Amino acid sequence: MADTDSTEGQADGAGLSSLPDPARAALTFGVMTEINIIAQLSAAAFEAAMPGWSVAHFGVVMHLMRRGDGATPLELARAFQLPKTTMTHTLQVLEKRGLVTMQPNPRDGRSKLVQLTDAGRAWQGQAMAQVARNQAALHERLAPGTLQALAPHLAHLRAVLDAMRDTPTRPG
Amino acid sequence: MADTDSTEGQADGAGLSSLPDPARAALTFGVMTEINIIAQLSAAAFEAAMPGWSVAHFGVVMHLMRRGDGATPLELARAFQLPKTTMTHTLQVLEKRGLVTMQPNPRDGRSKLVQLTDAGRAWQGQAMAQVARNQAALHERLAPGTLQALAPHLAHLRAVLDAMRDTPTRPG
DNA sequence: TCCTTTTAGTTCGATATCGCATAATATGGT
DNA sequence: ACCATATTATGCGATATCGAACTAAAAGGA
Repeated sequence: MADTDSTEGQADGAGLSSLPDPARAALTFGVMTEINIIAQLSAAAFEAAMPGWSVAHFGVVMHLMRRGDGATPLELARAFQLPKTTMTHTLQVLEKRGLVTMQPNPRDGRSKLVQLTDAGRAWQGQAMAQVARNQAALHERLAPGTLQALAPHLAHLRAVLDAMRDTPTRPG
Repeated sequence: MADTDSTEGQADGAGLSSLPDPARAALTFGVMTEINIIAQLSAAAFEAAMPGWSVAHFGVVMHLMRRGDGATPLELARAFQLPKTTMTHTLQVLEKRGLVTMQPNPRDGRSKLVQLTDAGRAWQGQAMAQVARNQAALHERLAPGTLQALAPHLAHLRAVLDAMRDTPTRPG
């Protein structure tokens, strides 16, 4: 979590990594700040638009929709970088509400296959339409090129954090 | 929530907003994807580095540190774009653990003033040192200029979402 | 084959998140 | 002064998150 009014670390004109240490810390902290708030706001917006459902549900259903062929709980947990216990819980809710089924995985006796039901596909259509409405409103207000500018740098930052997951930095 | 392997909406060379509709949706979805995963990963990294503490605690303490003069719970909730009940809970934990005090607000009988204790300032120092270590590791691996490139666009996106909070788009 | 190690998933318990309802106080109009 | 309305914070209950411990099955080595 981070807040709004951090002392802004203004990028030096050359975009170099030669910022003085406190400025670099402020910049990093500010970026994480914004990312947390954006995640917070977008989750709240989704839940306001689709009462009773969360972005966790939406994400899983979208993933299954794209992959038509079903996925295991662990694959889903990894795709979202979530602990598997969290994914277990999310899937139990989706199953109880009839959007997915969970069958034994024929390839691996320990595993399961999560698949969308017809109700799941129908729900996806409605959720997607609602999200599209929100996105249209967003695009109306957003400066052109904002998302294009963000995408590659976010992907890089995510990849680096992902790689660092296995190399924790702990107190000396 | 969103996952990793979305069909990537590759930015058109001109960076215009004239993307075809499905590509625009994929781009938006992909950006939200990355943002959610980054928030997830950075929160997990903080909690691994400071066991027993969360980014929620860190954010509040940092905010109070910068403002030396204390803040009300509502100000804090707004700074982080969180519901006030969530902030009430976070502050109760911080108070119980001795990092902050909550006194009546002399300016407003309904309100309170949250202030750091000496223990809170000491904790902030330790947490900040730990975060700085993690940031150093991050900067070693990050392409130069990544954060500088992200900062202004994230701030803009956050501002737009913030403004949209009051103008919900609901099913017709 | 037997045994050790790894992997997939769940249960359980602790904590966090957050909507709804409520109490206390402030504000603004008359 | 009085009252209607808005604002600040909290209690409560439902749900979500996630680590630790566990079970079952697979993988790999002797």
